Amino acid sequence: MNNRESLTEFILTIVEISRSDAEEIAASFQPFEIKEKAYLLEENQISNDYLYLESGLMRTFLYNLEGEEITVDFFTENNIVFEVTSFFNRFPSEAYIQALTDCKGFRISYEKLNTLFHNKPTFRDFGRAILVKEFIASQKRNYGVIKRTAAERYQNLLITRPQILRYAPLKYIASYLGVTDSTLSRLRKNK
Amino acid sequence: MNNRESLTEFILTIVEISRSDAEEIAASFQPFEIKEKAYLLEENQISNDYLYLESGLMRTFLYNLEGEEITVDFFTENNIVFEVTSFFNRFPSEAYIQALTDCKGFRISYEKLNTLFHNKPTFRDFGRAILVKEFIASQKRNYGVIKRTAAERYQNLLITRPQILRYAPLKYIASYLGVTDSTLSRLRKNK
DNA sequence: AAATCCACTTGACAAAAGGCAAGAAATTTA
DNA sequence: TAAATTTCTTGCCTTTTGTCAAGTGGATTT
Repeated sequence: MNNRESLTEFILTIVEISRSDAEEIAASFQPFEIKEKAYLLEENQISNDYLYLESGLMRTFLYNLEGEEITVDFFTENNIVFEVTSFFNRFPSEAYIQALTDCKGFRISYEKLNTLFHNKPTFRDFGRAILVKEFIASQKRNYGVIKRTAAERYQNLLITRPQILRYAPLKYIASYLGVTDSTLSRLRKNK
Repeated sequence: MNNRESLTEFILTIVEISRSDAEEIAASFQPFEIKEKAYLLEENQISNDYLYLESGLMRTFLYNLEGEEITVDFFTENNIVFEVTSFFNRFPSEAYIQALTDCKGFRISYEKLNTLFHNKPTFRDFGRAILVKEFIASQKRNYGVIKRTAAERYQNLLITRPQILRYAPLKYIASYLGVTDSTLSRLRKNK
């Protein structure tokens, strides 16, 4: 059973607006569920989902030139899930978004998001704040990859996002951290 | 002498709008110049500049816990320069933005940008497209750091942004690539 | 011009991480 | 429940990168 109240609360943490405005934004999303291992987005599709993840774990991955699967991001509950290039630029996706556990939440389409973006000042602020938030997260991750050893990055993940380590297989975490399976296995052992 | 036409052209590459709309957006920016080694932003300031860089080279850097200076980004001509956290969230900056050469371009303040964001649909689309563009660039950089060796990252920089290698000292490039000065010196020698 | 400083290079060695392959453990399938 | 498949661990050795320290060359200062 979905609980739109959690989305309202989430919105209130993102922008400073009234509860009724947050409820109005939340009301424009529709309930959504996806099963473990299913795909929210596949390669070459144009993404049409901007998803508030109420519960569950998802990941984005793609194939590199060597044909290896690389997990580029994990999404945990109480976050917005979207593939920025495909969703906002309306390009065929290079990436997949997959549910790693059963997930539920609320989604909105590109068309509806765009209408609200142009017609509702509060939604506009919310949308921009989400982009800013995710952009900052990406920059922070960059910094972490550059300045920390694999062991430190693993420790950091362990502390800040333990759900990932609980539900994602080692190989996904390894490619996300930028190390081989063997190396991650050894890091994990020494802690 | 500043040339607002270059900003208009830049805007037209970012969003699909009419030339007169692009000119109207460009007209809301004001000419700006900054000398080599000067700071556009310093630690603890709240950034108020959203800058179109018409010519020159800039960098963002910060100090890590060990007190080392880390260059986290370079800005080359025909790009927007801003510090997302401080500018959009109105937080005191952790980062510095410094001109590495004499630079010129056009700037707009947060207040003015926000007014236009809410009142001009074309500006709104432009602003969002810039955020999306920079977010994608950050994600791409992440991917590059994770999946490429330092030698490959250097090669890539050499090909895609040669201006940086021409004007930035080795130590800035090294911390940007996530390697030590010694390692970068050796990489450069072997190529 | 001498002294100072800074950017960069280089050598010797150490640490971090990868590659590969074998095997153990866990999970899925038949 | 047995077989097959996938996931994870481990040993051995190689490659990549870091650390530290010395040294070169250029630019700037006095």
